[in-house]
Amino acid sequence: MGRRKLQLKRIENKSSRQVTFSKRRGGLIKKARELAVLCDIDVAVVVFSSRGRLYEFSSTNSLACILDRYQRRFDEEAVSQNSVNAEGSHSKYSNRLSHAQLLQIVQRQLEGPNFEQMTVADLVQLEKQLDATLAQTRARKMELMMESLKTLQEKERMLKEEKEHLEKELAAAKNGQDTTAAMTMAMATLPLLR
Amino acid sequence: MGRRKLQLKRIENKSSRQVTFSKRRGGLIKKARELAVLCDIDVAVVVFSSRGRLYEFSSTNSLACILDRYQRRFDEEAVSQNSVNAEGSHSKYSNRLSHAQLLQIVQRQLEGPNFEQMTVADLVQLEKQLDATLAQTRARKMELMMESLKTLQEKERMLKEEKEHLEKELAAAKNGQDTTAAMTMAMATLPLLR
DNA sequence: GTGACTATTTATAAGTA
DNA sequence: TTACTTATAAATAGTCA
Repeated sequence: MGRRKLQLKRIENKSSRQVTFSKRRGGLIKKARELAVLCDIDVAVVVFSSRGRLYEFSSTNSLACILDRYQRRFDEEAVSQNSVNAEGSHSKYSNRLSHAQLLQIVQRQLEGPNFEQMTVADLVQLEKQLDATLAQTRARKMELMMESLKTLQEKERMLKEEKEHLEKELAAAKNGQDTTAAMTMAMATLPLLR
Repeated sequence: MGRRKLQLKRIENKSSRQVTFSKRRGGLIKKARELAVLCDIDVAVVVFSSRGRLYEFSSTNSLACILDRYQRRFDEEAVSQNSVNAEGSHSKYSNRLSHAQLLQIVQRQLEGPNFEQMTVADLVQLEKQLDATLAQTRARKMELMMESLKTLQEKERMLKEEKEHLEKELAAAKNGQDTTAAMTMAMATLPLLR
Protein backbone atom coordinates (compact mmCIF):
# COMPACT_ATOMS: atom_id res chain seq x y z
CA MET A 1 0.00 0.00 0.00
CA GLY A 2 1.94 2.82 -1.30
CA ARG A 3 3.02 4.23 -4.57
CA ARG A 4 4.21 0.84 -5.66
CA LYS A 5 4.15 -2.72 -4.50
CA LEU A 6 7.06 -3.90 -2.36
CA GLN A 7 8.75 -7.25 -2.59
CA LEU A 8 8.75 -9.06 0.72
CA LYS A 9 12.48 -8.84 1.33
CA ARG A 10 14.95 -6.68 3.12
CA ILE A 11 14.88 -3.10 1.87
CA GLU A 12 18.43 -2.48 0.73
CA ASN A 13 18.39 1.31 0.74
CA LYS A 14 19.31 2.19 4.27
CA SER A 15 17.40 5.42 4.67
CA SER A 16 14.17 4.14 3.19
CA ARG A 17 14.52 1.06 5.36
CA GLN A 18 14.73 3.38 8.34
CA VAL A 19 11.67 5.36 7.24
CA THR A 20 9.71 2.19 6.61
CA PHE A 21 10.76 0.89 10.00
CA SER A 22 9.46 3.96 11.73
CA LYS A 23 6.18 4.02 9.84
CA ARG A 24 5.39 0.33 10.02
CA ARG A 25 6.43 0.05 13.64
CA GLY A 26 3.84 2.68 14.48
CA GLY A 27 1.30 0.93 12.33
CA LEU A 28 1.94 -2.43 13.93
CA ILE A 29 1.55 -1.09 17.44
CA LYS A 30 -1.59 0.80 16.46
CA LYS A 31 -3.07 -2.39 15.09
CA ALA A 32 -2.10 -4.29 18.20
CA ARG A 33 -3.87 -1.70 20.34
CA GLU A 34 -6.98 -1.84 18.13
CA LEU A 35 -7.07 -5.62 18.33
CA ALA A 36 -6.79 -5.50 22.11
CA VAL A 37 -9.59 -2.96 22.45
CA LEU A 38 -11.97 -4.25 19.81
CA CYS A 39 -11.75 -7.86 20.93
CA ASP A 40 -11.14 -7.19 24.63
CA ILE A 41 -8.04 -9.34 24.86
CA ASP A 42 -4.39 -9.10 25.81
CA VAL A 43 -1.82 -8.33 23.15
CA ALA A 44 1.87 -7.65 23.38
CA VAL A 45 4.32 -6.58 20.70
CA VAL A 46 8.08 -6.43 21.00
CA VAL A 47 10.27 -4.84 18.34
CA PHE A 48 14.04 -4.73 18.43
CA SER A 49 15.52 -2.16 16.10
CA SER A 50 18.68 -3.09 14.25
CA ARG A 51 20.64 -1.01 16.73
CA GLY A 52 19.27 -2.90 19.67
CA ARG A 53 16.70 -0.37 20.72
CA LEU A 54 13.47 -1.87 22.02
CA TYR A 55 9.95 -0.76 21.25
CA GLU A 56 7.07 -2.51 22.89
CA PHE A 57 3.34 -2.42 23.28
CA SER A 58 1.38 -4.32 25.85
CA SER A 59 -2.30 -4.10 26.61
CA THR A 60 -1.86 -5.28 30.19
CA ASN A 61 0.40 -4.46 33.02
CA SER A 62 1.28 -8.02 33.83
CA LEU A 63 2.42 -8.73 30.32
CA ALA A 64 4.38 -5.53 30.35
CA CYS A 65 6.28 -6.83 33.33
CA ILE A 66 7.04 -10.06 31.60
CA LEU A 67 8.11 -8.38 28.41
CA ASP A 68 10.24 -5.88 30.24
CA ARG A 69 12.58 -8.71 30.87
CA TYR A 70 13.48 -8.81 27.22
CA GLN A 71 14.62 -5.22 27.38
CA ARG A 72 16.56 -5.66 30.56
CA ARG A 73 18.27 -8.60 28.88
CA PHE A 74 17.64 -10.67 31.94
CA ASP A 75 16.60 -13.72 30.20
CA GLU A 76 19.50 -16.06 29.99
CA GLU A 77 18.78 -17.09 26.43
CA ALA A 78 18.46 -13.55 25.21
CA VAL A 79 21.70 -12.67 26.93
CA SER A 80 23.71 -15.49 25.51
CA GLN A 81 22.29 -15.19 22.01
CA ASN A 82 21.93 -11.50 21.35
CA SER A 83 23.47 -9.05 23.66
CA VAL A 84 26.93 -10.29 24.39
CA ASN A 85 28.12 -8.60 21.24
CA ALA A 86 25.90 -5.57 21.61
CA GLU A 87 27.06 -2.94 24.03
CA GLY A 88 23.82 -2.90 26.00
CA SER A 89 24.90 0.19 27.90
CA HIS A 90 21.38 1.52 28.17
CA SER A 91 20.70 -0.89 31.00
CA LYS A 92 21.24 0.34 34.50
CA TYR A 93 22.95 -2.93 35.17
CA SER A 94 25.50 -2.41 32.47
CA ASN A 95 28.32 -2.17 34.97
CA ARG A 96 27.88 -5.82 35.76
CA LEU A 97 29.19 -8.51 33.51
CA SER A 98 26.66 -10.83 32.02
CA HIS A 99 26.78 -14.50 32.71
CA ALA A 100 27.65 -15.18 29.11
CA GLN A 101 30.35 -12.54 29.13
CA LEU A 102 31.97 -14.19 32.12
CA LEU A 103 31.90 -17.56 30.46
CA GLN A 104 33.43 -15.98 27.37
CA ILE A 105 36.23 -14.52 29.44
CA VAL A 106 36.94 -17.87 31.01
CA GLN A 107 36.87 -19.46 27.59
CA ARG A 108 39.26 -16.91 26.17
CA GLN A 109 41.61 -17.38 29.07
CA LEU A 110 41.61 -21.08 28.44
CA GLU A 111 42.41 -20.74 24.76
CA GLY A 112 44.69 -17.73 25.00
CA PRO A 113 48.48 -17.86 24.92
CA ASN A 114 48.93 -16.91 28.57
CA PHE A 115 46.35 -19.07 30.23
CA GLU A 116 49.05 -20.49 32.42
CA GLN A 117 49.18 -17.12 34.12
CA MET A 118 45.54 -17.31 35.06
CA THR A 119 45.63 -18.01 38.76
CA VAL A 120 43.11 -19.85 40.83
CA ALA A 121 42.47 -16.60 42.66
CA ASP A 122 41.65 -14.92 39.36
CA LEU A 123 39.14 -17.57 38.55
CA VAL A 124 37.62 -17.47 42.01
CA GLN A 125 37.23 -13.75 41.48
CA LEU A 126 35.39 -14.41 38.25
CA GLU A 127 33.33 -17.01 40.00
CA LYS A 128 32.29 -14.53 42.65
CA GLN A 129 31.40 -11.91 40.07
CA LEU A 130 29.39 -14.47 38.22
CA ASP A 131 27.62 -15.42 41.39
CA ALA A 132 26.76 -11.83 42.23
CA THR A 133 25.53 -11.15 38.73
CA LEU A 134 23.32 -14.19 38.77
CA ALA A 135 21.94 -13.35 42.20
CA GLN A 136 21.08 -9.90 40.88
CA THR A 137 19.41 -11.36 37.84
CA ARG A 138 17.42 -13.84 39.86
CA ALA A 139 16.32 -11.20 42.33
CA ARG A 140 15.15 -8.88 39.57
CA LYS A 141 13.34 -11.69 37.78
CA MET A 142 11.64 -12.56 41.03
CA GLU A 143 10.62 -8.97 41.59
CA LEU A 144 9.07 -8.69 38.17
CA MET A 145 7.18 -11.93 38.46
CA MET A 146 5.94 -11.10 41.92
CA GLU A 147 4.64 -7.86 40.51
CA SER A 148 2.81 -9.79 37.82
CA LEU A 149 1.31 -12.14 40.35
CA LYS A 150 0.14 -9.28 42.52
CA THR A 151 -1.51 -7.57 39.59
CA LEU A 152 -3.31 -10.73 38.61
CA GLN A 153 -4.44 -11.44 42.14
CA GLU A 154 -5.80 -7.93 42.42
CA LYS A 155 -7.68 -8.42 39.16
CA GLU A 156 -9.12 -11.67 40.44
CA ARG A 157 -10.29 -10.02 43.66
CA MET A 158 -12.07 -7.23 41.79
CA LEU A 159 -13.73 -9.61 39.40
CA LYS A 160 -15.01 -11.70 42.30
CA GLU A 161 -16.47 -8.61 43.91
CA GLU A 162 -18.18 -7.63 40.69
CA LYS A 163 -19.56 -11.14 40.39
CA GLU A 164 -21.03 -11.07 43.87
CA HIS A 165 -22.64 -7.76 43.22
CA LEU A 166 -24.19 -9.00 40.01
CA GLU A 167 -25.52 -12.07 41.75
CA LYS A 168 -27.27 -9.93 44.34
CA GLU A 169 -28.78 -7.74 41.68
CA LEU A 170 -29.91 -10.83 39.82
CA ALA A 171 -31.59 -12.27 42.89
CA ALA A 172 -33.48 -9.03 43.39
CA ALA A 173 -34.54 -9.00 39.75
CA LYS A 174 -35.74 -12.62 39.99
CA ASN A 175 -38.05 -11.64 42.85
CA GLY A 176 -39.57 -9.20 40.41
CA GLN A 177 -40.22 -12.05 38.00
CA ASP A 178 -42.03 -14.06 40.68
CA THR A 179 -44.35 -11.14 41.14
CA THR A 180 -45.06 -11.29 37.43
CA ALA A 181 -46.01 -14.94 37.67
CA ALA A 182 -48.32 -14.31 40.64
CA MET A 183 -50.02 -11.52 38.80
CA THR A 184 -50.54 -13.58 35.71
CA MET A 185 -52.34 -16.16 37.81
CA ALA A 186 -54.38 -13.54 39.59
CA MET A 187 -55.48 -11.99 36.33
CA ALA A 188 -56.46 -15.35 34.93
CA THR A 189 -59.11 -15.62 37.62
CA LEU A 190 -60.73 -12.34 36.71
CA PRO A 191 -63.92 -12.81 34.66
CA LEU A 192 -63.37 -9.62 32.72
CA LEU A 193 -60.28 -11.04 31.15
CA ARG A 194 -62.03 -13.98 29.62
CA MET B 1 -11.29 -0.50 6.46
CA GLY B 2 -14.42 -2.33 5.74
CA ARG B 3 -17.93 -1.60 4.79
CA ARG B 4 -18.17 0.98 7.53
CA LYS B 5 -15.99 2.71 10.05
CA LEU B 6 -15.67 1.06 13.45
CA GLN B 7 -15.57 2.84 16.77
CA LEU B 8 -12.45 1.99 18.71
CA LYS B 9 -14.18 0.11 21.48
CA ARG B 10 -15.07 -3.43 22.41
CA ILE B 11 -17.26 -5.07 19.79
CA GLU B 12 -20.33 -6.12 21.73
CA ASN B 13 -21.69 -8.70 19.31
CA LYS B 14 -19.93 -11.84 20.34
CA SER B 15 -19.75 -13.58 16.99
CA SER B 16 -18.55 -10.60 15.06
CA ARG B 17 -16.02 -9.98 17.81
CA GLN B 18 -14.78 -13.51 17.25
CA VAL B 19 -14.57 -13.03 13.50
CA THR B 20 -12.78 -9.74 13.89
CA PHE B 21 -10.38 -11.34 16.33
CA SER B 22 -9.50 -14.05 13.90
CA LYS B 23 -9.04 -11.69 10.97
CA ARG B 24 -7.13 -9.00 12.77
CA ARG B 25 -4.93 -11.47 14.57
CA GLY B 26 -3.85 -12.82 11.21
CA GLY B 27 -3.35 -9.32 9.90
CA LEU B 28 -1.27 -8.27 12.89
CA ILE B 29 1.01 -11.25 12.61
CA LYS B 30 1.36 -10.77 8.87
CA LYS B 31 2.39 -7.16 9.44
CA ALA B 32 4.83 -8.19 12.13
CA ARG B 33 6.43 -10.65 9.72
CA GLU B 34 6.63 -8.01 6.99
CA LEU B 35 8.21 -5.52 9.35
CA ALA B 36 10.77 -8.09 10.42
CA VAL B 37 11.69 -9.02 6.85
CA LEU B 38 11.58 -5.59 5.24
CA CYS B 39 13.60 -3.91 7.98
CA ASP B 40 15.70 -6.92 8.91
CA ILE B 41 14.94 -6.77 12.62
CA ASP B 42 13.46 -8.90 15.39
CA VAL B 43 9.77 -8.70 16.13
CA ALA B 44 7.60 -10.70 18.50
CA VAL B 45 3.84 -10.64 18.94
CA VAL B 46 1.90 -12.33 21.71
CA VAL B 47 -1.88 -12.55 21.68
CA PHE B 48 -4.00 -14.10 24.41
CA SER B 49 -7.51 -14.90 23.26
CA SER B 50 -10.33 -14.32 25.72
CA ARG B 51 -10.40 -18.05 26.33
CA GLY B 52 -6.77 -18.10 27.34
CA ARG B 53 -5.41 -19.50 24.12
CA LEU B 54 -2.06 -18.10 23.06
CA TYR B 55 -1.10 -17.03 19.57
CA GLU B 56 2.37 -15.82 18.90
CA PHE B 57 4.70 -14.71 16.21
CA SER B 58 8.41 -14.33 16.59
CA SER B 59 10.97 -13.55 13.96
CA THR B 60 13.72 -15.20 15.96
CA ASN B 61 14.09 -18.56 17.48
CA SER B 62 15.24 -17.37 20.87
CA LEU B 63 12.17 -15.25 21.43
CA ALA B 64 10.00 -18.09 20.27
CA CYS B 65 11.54 -20.32 22.88
CA ILE B 66 10.87 -17.79 25.58
CA LEU B 67 7.29 -17.25 24.56
CA ASP B 68 6.62 -20.92 24.18
CA ARG B 69 7.05 -21.28 27.89
CA TYR B 70 3.77 -19.53 28.50
CA GLN B 71 1.87 -22.05 26.51
CA ARG B 72 3.65 -25.24 27.39
CA ARG B 73 2.29 -27.47 30.08
CA PHE B 74 4.86 -28.37 32.68
CA ASP B 75 3.37 -31.60 33.90
CA GLU B 76 6.42 -33.65 33.20
CA GLU B 77 8.65 -34.77 35.97
CA ALA B 78 8.11 -32.67 39.10
CA VAL B 79 11.46 -31.45 40.26
CA SER B 80 11.11 -29.65 43.55
CA GLN B 81 12.90 -26.39 44.00
CA ASN B 82 15.09 -27.93 46.66
CA SER B 83 16.02 -31.18 45.05
CA VAL B 84 19.06 -29.67 43.41
CA ASN B 85 20.64 -29.00 46.76
CA ALA B 86 19.33 -32.12 48.42
CA GLU B 87 21.35 -35.28 48.13
CA GLY B 88 18.35 -36.31 46.12
CA SER B 89 19.21 -39.30 44.00
CA HIS B 90 15.58 -39.18 42.87
CA SER B 91 16.31 -36.30 40.58
CA LYS B 92 17.74 -36.85 37.18
CA TYR B 93 20.04 -33.96 37.95
CA SER B 94 21.47 -35.58 41.04
CA ASN B 95 24.74 -36.15 39.31
CA ARG B 96 25.23 -32.42 39.18
CA LEU B 97 26.89 -30.54 41.97
CA SER B 98 25.07 -27.76 43.76
CA HIS B 99 26.22 -24.19 43.53
CA ALA B 100 27.27 -24.19 47.16
CA GLN B 101 29.14 -27.45 46.77
CA LEU B 102 31.05 -26.04 43.83
CA LEU B 103 31.99 -22.92 45.71
CA GLN B 104 33.13 -25.07 48.60
CA ILE B 105 35.32 -27.11 46.33
CA VAL B 106 36.86 -24.02 44.83
CA GLN B 107 37.40 -22.60 48.27
CA ARG B 108 39.03 -25.79 49.52
CA GLN B 109 41.24 -25.92 46.48
CA LEU B 110 42.29 -22.36 47.10
CA GLU B 111 43.18 -22.99 50.73
CA GLY B 112 44.41 -26.52 50.35
CA PRO B 113 48.04 -27.59 50.07
CA ASN B 114 47.86 -28.66 46.45
CA PHE B 115 45.90 -25.82 44.95
CA GLU B 116 48.77 -25.23 42.58
CA GLN B 117 47.74 -28.44 40.87
CA MET B 118 44.32 -27.11 40.14
CA THR B 119 44.43 -26.35 36.47
CA VAL B 120 42.48 -23.75 34.60
CA ALA B 121 40.79 -26.56 32.76
CA ASP B 122 39.64 -28.04 36.05
CA LEU B 123 38.11 -24.75 37.10
CA VAL B 124 36.46 -24.24 33.77
CA GLN B 125 34.96 -27.64 34.22
CA LEU B 126 33.62 -26.59 37.59
CA GLU B 127 32.41 -23.37 36.08
CA LYS B 128 30.46 -25.27 33.49
CA GLN B 129 28.93 -27.55 36.03
CA LEU B 130 27.97 -24.59 38.12
CA ASP B 131 26.47 -22.96 35.10
CA ALA B 132 24.37 -25.99 34.26
CA THR B 133 23.13 -26.36 37.80
CA LEU B 134 22.12 -22.75 38.07
CA ALA B 135 20.45 -22.83 34.69
CA GLN B 136 18.47 -25.82 35.85
CA THR B 137 17.40 -24.12 39.04
CA ARG B 138 16.42 -20.95 37.24
CA ALA B 139 14.49 -22.86 34.63
CA ARG B 140 12.53 -24.73 37.27
CA LYS B 141 11.77 -21.58 39.22
CA MET B 142 10.59 -20.04 36.00
CA GLU B 143 8.40 -23.00 35.27
CA LEU B 144 6.76 -22.80 38.66
CA MET B 145 6.09 -19.09 38.43
CA MET B 146 4.82 -19.38 34.89
CA GLU B 147 2.46 -22.04 36.08
CA SER B 148 1.15 -19.69 38.76
CA LEU B 149 0.68 -16.96 36.20
CA LYS B 150 -1.09 -19.31 33.88
CA THR B 151 -3.42 -20.47 36.64
CA LEU B 152 -4.26 -16.93 37.61
CA GLN B 153 -4.90 -15.96 34.01
CA GLU B 154 -7.17 -18.93 33.65
CA LYS B 155 -9.03 -17.92 36.80
CA GLU B 156 -9.40 -14.41 35.47
CA ARG B 157 -10.78 -15.73 32.22
CA MET B 158 -13.37 -17.88 33.94
CA LEU B 159 -14.47 -15.08 36.19
CA LYS B 160 -14.89 -12.82 33.19
CA GLU B 161 -17.05 -15.42 31.52
CA GLU B 162 -19.16 -15.85 34.62
CA LYS B 163 -19.57 -12.12 34.84
CA GLU B 164 -20.77 -11.89 31.24
CA HIS B 165 -23.22 -14.68 31.85
CA LEU B 166 -24.59 -13.03 34.96
CA GLU B 167 -24.97 -9.75 33.12
CA LYS B 168 -27.02 -11.43 30.43
CA GLU B 169 -29.23 -13.15 33.00
CA LEU B 170 -29.69 -9.89 34.78
CA ALA B 171 -30.73 -8.13 31.60
CA ALA B 172 -33.28 -10.85 30.94
CA ALA B 173 -34.60 -10.61 34.50
CA LYS B 174 -34.94 -6.85 34.16
CA ASN B 175 -37.16 -7.38 31.10
CA GLY B 176 -39.32 -9.52 33.35
CA GLN B 177 -39.64 -6.63 35.72
CA ASP B 178 -40.83 -4.37 32.94
CA THR B 179 -43.60 -6.86 32.27
CA THR B 180 -44.54 -6.67 35.92
CA ALA B 181 -44.84 -2.93 35.72
CA ALA B 182 -47.02 -3.12 32.63
CA MET B 183 -49.31 -5.60 34.31
CA THR B 184 -49.60 -3.51 37.42
CA MET B 185 -50.81 -0.65 35.27
CA ALA B 186 -53.20 -2.88 33.38
CA MET B 187 -54.71 -4.24 36.58
CA ALA B 188 -55.09 -0.78 37.99
CA THR B 189 -57.54 -0.02 35.20
CA LEU B 190 -59.75 -2.99 36.05
CA PRO B 191 -62.87 -1.93 38.00
CA LEU B 192 -63.04 -5.11 40.00
CA LEU B 193 -59.81 -4.39 41.71
CA ARG B 194 -60.93 -1.13 43.18
C1' DG C 1 15.61 11.06 12.32
C1' DT C 2 10.34 13.47 11.75
C1' DG C 3 6.00 15.73 9.12
C1' DA C 4 2.92 16.42 5.50
C1' DC C 5 1.03 14.91 0.80
C1' DT C 6 -1.25 11.57 -2.39
C1' DA C 7 -1.50 7.57 -5.44
C1' DT C 8 -1.81 3.03 -4.56
C1' DT C 9 -1.97 -1.11 -2.28
C1' DT C 10 -3.84 -3.64 1.72
C1' DA C 11 -6.78 -4.88 5.27
C1' DT C 12 -11.11 -5.85 6.59
C1' DA C 13 -16.59 -5.20 7.95
C1' DA C 14 -20.50 -6.82 6.11
C1' DG C 15 -22.72 -9.53 3.16
C1' DT C 16 -23.33 -14.08 0.95
C1' DA C 17 -23.14 -19.05 0.33
C1' DT D 1 -19.29 -22.80 12.13
C1' DT D 2 -16.02 -21.54 7.89
C1' DA D 3 -15.05 -19.56 3.39
C1' DC D 4 -15.62 -16.35 -0.33
C1' DT D 5 -16.80 -11.70 -2.13
C1' DT D 6 -16.81 -6.81 -2.34
C1' DA D 7 -17.21 -2.04 -1.03
C1' DT D 8 -14.85 0.79 1.80
C1' DA D 9 -11.55 2.39 5.32
C1' DA D 10 -6.64 2.37 6.42
C1' DA D 11 -1.88 1.98 5.77
C1' DT D 12 1.92 3.30 3.51
C1' DA D 13 5.89 4.06 -0.56
C1' DG D 14 7.73 7.61 -2.63
C1' DT D 15 8.57 12.28 -2.30
C1' DC D 16 9.52 16.89 -0.77
C1' DA D 17 10.24 20.29 2.90
